[in-house]
Amino acid sequence: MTNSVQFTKSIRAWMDIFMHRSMRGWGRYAKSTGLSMHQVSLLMQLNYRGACGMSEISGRFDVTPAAASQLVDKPVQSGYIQREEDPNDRRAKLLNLTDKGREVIRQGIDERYRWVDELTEKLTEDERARISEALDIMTRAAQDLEADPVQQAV
Amino acid sequence: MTNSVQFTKSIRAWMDIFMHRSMRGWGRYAKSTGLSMHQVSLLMQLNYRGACGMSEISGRFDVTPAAASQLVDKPVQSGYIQREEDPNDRRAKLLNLTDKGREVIRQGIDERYRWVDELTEKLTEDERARISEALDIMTRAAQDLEADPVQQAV
DNA sequence: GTATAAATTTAAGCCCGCTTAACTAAAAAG
DNA sequence: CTTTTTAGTTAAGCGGGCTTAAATTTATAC
Repeated sequence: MTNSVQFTKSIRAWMDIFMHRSMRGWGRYAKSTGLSMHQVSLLMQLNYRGACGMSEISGRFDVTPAAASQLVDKPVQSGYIQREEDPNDRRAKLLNLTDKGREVIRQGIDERYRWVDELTEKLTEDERARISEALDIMTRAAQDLEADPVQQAV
Repeated sequence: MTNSVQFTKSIRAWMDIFMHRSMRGWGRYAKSTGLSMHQVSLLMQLNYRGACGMSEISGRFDVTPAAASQLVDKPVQSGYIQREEDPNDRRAKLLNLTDKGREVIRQGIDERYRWVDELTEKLTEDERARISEALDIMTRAAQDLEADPVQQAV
């Protein structure tokens, strides 16, 4: 039982410092791109989940098609996203990251990881090995949890 | 070297799933309070850093005094914050959380930790012990890093 | 004590992101 | 082939959050 309490304390301490630091970095990065939070998220989604149409965006962000259209406008004008006709359905559009868009995302990811890279340098080989093992256990547990048909509270 | 690469992979995998999950929870919570992100942050700050005046808020959030005044209005009207005269300087105001404010913050913190509590249940005693140790190492390293006079890039 | 500075609020205006409503164009249905 | 449905855009309007400017009250300086 003491073990469980200790675990809770440890993970909460880590969460606090990690979240604080991550949010700071994310905010700075979003501001540096000149895009809104949502627009940066949009680029991220295109990067991780691949090209898609407007209605898909509208659904993912839970906004009206009109809002989605406007959301996409600026990144298109700034050259981060290419909006072209879907050859299979000429009503629809296909959104793709441009090279410039991919580059700005890469920078965001780098910024996000830079801090932990600095952290890595502070650790010994042995510490890294043990932390690596521990994180893998947690990642696996987290994935299990996501996959579970969790009974949601009312 | 292989060790370092493995470490990087592990921590990034964990970061990805952890951040994703945390942001979802935070967004839902903020929405449930009926306050804006900034207003929730304001309550959090009052909770963690204690009572303060308007100019302090203005500084922390990097907005004009006018904006700070407006930021505080809604949480005051909703009964989360008490705005009273500073007895030492009758020009100034003192912002304090009300019981209701503290309660809503407590719920936010609970929500934030609920997921990792579920995670905890998926682990064995031995796994918890090892993870706890690993996280403590990282937390300490992170604190060192924060304390360092890091040379900022131009 | 009078003048100046500081803490805060109020008002007016701007920008942004969202919504609804009206519109265009293409696909699907009949 | 006409009608209906689907994908997306444009325009107008609303609300939120910020800013500057002006006003109010209290402390500080001389």
